[in-house]
Amino acid sequence: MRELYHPPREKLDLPTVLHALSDPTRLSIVRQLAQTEELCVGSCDATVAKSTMSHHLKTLREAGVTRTRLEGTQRFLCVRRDDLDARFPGFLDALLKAAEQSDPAN
Amino acid sequence: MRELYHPPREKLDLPTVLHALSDPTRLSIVRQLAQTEELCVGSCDATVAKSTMSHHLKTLREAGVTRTRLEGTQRFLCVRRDDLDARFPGFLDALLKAAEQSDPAN
DNA sequence: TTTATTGTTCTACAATCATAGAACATTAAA
DNA sequence: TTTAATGTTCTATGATTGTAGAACAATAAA
Repeated sequence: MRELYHPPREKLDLPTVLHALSDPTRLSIVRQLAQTEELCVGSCDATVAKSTMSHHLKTLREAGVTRTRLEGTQRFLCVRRDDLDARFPGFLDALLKAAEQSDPAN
Repeated sequence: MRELYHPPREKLDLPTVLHALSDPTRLSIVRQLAQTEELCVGSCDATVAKSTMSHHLKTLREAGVTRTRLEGTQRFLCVRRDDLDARFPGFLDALLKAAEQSDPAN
């Protein structure tokens, strides 16, 4: 794989983003990413198989929630804060706060 | 049907709420409800069959997003603003704003 | 009491989804 | 060049989902 598809900011679709975030595993990943600048795929904490993780990361990326950067054999992830804030102002922060209040552990 | 189930405030679950809102038809219904105090089921604007509408309304109600009140043969819906704001502060407003900016028409 | 209104439930179905094992691709290290 | 590390893609499977027609339930109106 040479290039990874990332939808442009203007194409971010709210229902698609909501669906991507509605899975507990994916929501947890996004919360982890939100706490750091970048995270290696292998460093994401989740109790699923590698192939399942890969599927979730693809869902998040194609929804425009995350960005994946290739570096050697590793892939680094981050939340597309700027794009999400531009397209859906205040939404990401409210979501993270809601997740925090809802489940402080994760 | 005598009584309708509504999950208590403390049981509202973020992924479940996000999933309920991730369907375009349901998101549209919530936006309509947010613009008024209450809405009769039959007054909800959507291009789906009655049985499909009923299914969506059940999904929203069981996720804790809406409340349904029985009155004669009609059912009146409203968004559970207080409960949602208490459980997920700022989330509903951010969502509605995001939906508005994303799709001003609906 | 019969009829109309409102909306749900039942049933069915095609589509999507989360899951994971196995094989594979790519790059780095030995 | 071989081996190890990282993660994706392929394939399969059981579960959930959105859809709608048909039958039904409950209330109101004639």
